Amino acid sequence: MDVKTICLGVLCTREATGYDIKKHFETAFSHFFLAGFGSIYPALAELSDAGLVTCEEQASGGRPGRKVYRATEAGREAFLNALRETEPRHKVRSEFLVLMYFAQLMPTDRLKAVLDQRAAEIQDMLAGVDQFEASQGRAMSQGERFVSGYGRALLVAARDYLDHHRHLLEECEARGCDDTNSEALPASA
Amino acid sequence: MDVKTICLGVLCTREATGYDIKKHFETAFSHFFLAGFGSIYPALAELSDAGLVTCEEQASGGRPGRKVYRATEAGREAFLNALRETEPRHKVRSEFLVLMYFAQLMPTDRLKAVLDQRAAEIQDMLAGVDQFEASQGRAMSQGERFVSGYGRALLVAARDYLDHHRHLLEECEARGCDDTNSEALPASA
DNA sequence: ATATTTTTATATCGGTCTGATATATAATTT
DNA sequence: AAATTATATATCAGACCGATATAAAAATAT
Repeated sequence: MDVKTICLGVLCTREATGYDIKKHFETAFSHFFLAGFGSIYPALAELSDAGLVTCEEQASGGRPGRKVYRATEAGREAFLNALRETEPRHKVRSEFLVLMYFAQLMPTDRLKAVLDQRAAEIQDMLAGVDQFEASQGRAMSQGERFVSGYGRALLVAARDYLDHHRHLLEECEARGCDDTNSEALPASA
Repeated sequence: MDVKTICLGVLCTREATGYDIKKHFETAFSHFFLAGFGSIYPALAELSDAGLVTCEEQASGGRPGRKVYRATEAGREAFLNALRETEPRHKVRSEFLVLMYFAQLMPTDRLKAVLDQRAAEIQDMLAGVDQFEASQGRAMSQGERFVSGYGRALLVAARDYLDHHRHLLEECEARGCDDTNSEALPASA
């Protein structure tokens, strides 16, 4: 299930430009799947070449014009097929947790700053989920409701875990975390 | 913070072969950062070229021999620097949630199968976290404890959310989904 | 009115990562 | 003795990410 297929899925529910699809990733999918223009535009070109979507271009001078894409019947079939056949994966790649894993090698100031920043990001994403639900109101599909609820539940769990356990890293006197941060600790043998 | 830097980090705590590092990703980092041989071996070669690690090769006939890597003093410095300067990201890419988003377009059998499979994966990962903690015992660093606890908390939250909310998707037949069934009864007259 | 900023909109590119594949020995199990 | 699993390195096409370039239209500020 690549970005191309997901673009096709979005185009099965609405007509859209590449820009619109990017917005969709940032709102509806924000907490579980992001894609950039560098993935979306090539994907749309390939879908168009394969006849799975149509492209209506509104020429405007010499510039590349606004392009509105729509799924074709073949495109709808292909997407339903993908839904049936894809082995769904679920991957997390967290540089944040890598840093926490190596917390003992970080100055305490830095550690606190990283934890604060992560807490703020989680709060922002929670606000984003709430805002998305509010903007959709009653018009949300079951799928949308389910994934929004999932996002909220996991974000709340992450927030709570950080709140309740960050002190374990910050108050570490036990190990080589002899901070007060002397840059000049030589490798004395 | 790329795979190369994380390999360097692992090599700051122990000597290891590429194969050992892969194992480390699969045990200690399993729920938040995975990397394959296709990332690890080129990374080690580059670290070696840059003088951040040493490589002791045990030649064995014509075949590529076992190679034990160790961080150099320059490597340690570079890693501490990376810990101080990296803006840590945290990314989720879930094809599973994409499928749930489009649940209405899937046959009910298929939907149930996907949910069951995801539940099983979560259970397996929880077992993996428990097993890792058991294998480390008292020797775990604060960082390891923190990230394991984080993993467990989030996996439990995901499991509970699925248990409590999957019926919202399943009780809604793929095509004839009139959302008259809700928490509250529509009409008991 | 005019200048500035934000939003809308497409596009490319180098570098990184993924997943599949190939190869081969050592250790363990059947 | 055979089969299987674990150890171990390596490559490569294709997918993806982040940065960058470009520019009109709309909204906001002065």
